Amino acid sequence: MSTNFPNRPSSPRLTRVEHTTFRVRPYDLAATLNSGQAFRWRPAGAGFEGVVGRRWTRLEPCAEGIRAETPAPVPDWDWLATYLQVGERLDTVLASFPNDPILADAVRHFPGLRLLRQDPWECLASFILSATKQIVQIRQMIGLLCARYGEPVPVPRGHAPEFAFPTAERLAQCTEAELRACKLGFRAPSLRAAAQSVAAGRPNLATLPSLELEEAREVLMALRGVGRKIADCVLLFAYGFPQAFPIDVWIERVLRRLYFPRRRVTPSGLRRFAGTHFGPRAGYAQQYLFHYIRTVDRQRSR
DNA sequence: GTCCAGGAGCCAT
DNA sequence: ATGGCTCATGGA
Repeated sequence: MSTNFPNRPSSPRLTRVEHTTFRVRPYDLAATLNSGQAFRWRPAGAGFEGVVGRRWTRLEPCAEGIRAETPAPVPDWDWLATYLQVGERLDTVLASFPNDPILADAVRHFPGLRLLRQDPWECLASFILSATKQIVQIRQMIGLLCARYGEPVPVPRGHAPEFAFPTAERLAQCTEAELRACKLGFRAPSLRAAAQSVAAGRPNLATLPSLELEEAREVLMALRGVGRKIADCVLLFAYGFPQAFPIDVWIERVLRRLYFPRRRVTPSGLRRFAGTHFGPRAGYAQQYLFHYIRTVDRQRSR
């Protein structure tokens, strides 16, 4: 990774923007940012704009890998390297997959699709909102929450205001009506309760990495509105538990129609299959299958 | 108008 | 254990 500080104090468009280039390949930025694991990225020019933690960030594919910029001084880029998981050896991940023509086809379509490593609270809150919602609507709910209850973050000169994801402490102060006004519907009480619990340190989200997968899952599922699926999303997308395998309606569709056509399999049967068939990095396989069924094979599958 | 969305919780079998 | 119902809201 090489870091450059722009020597152009009179930049016409941006002021005090810092940038860097991550040497990482392959990395399919579009597939990664659009595969339903994060909800705050939007296309802009040849790249994407979004907020990571308290930093507005712009990402763009380049020959070396990914070019990134942020409009404020940064002591280092570890926060973004971790978020993007640029140190992940994708060849090692793929080598752990079973010899499986379905999964192989998914990988062939998106050879640079990766898992992010997100902030636990933002990830937990986002997926509490995800219940029976389309991704575009999840983005809308989160957008409203950020604009109303998130702290403003530095943006380039002339750029519209951007906001951090609201903290658990801030959302804990919201009334249910205020949250419903962000179009949360029946998810409002769940988010409010989770915010109050997390703000009070029950649970302390920082302690979950020291737990085993099953223990961490139990902790998350103790929160109202957090079942097996949402817990597994947080365990995979925020904590990086490699065996967490969220099964939503799309993954269930993949498993039933492509892996078990003309056979009756119970939900627990599907979980057992997924837990053994896809190997030690099953969560990664899940992400390939999810994006594959939602893009390449969408019409045929629904 | 009808069906469905990165579900969860509750209740009746 | 399993199946059905309800919870909001808006896209397709």
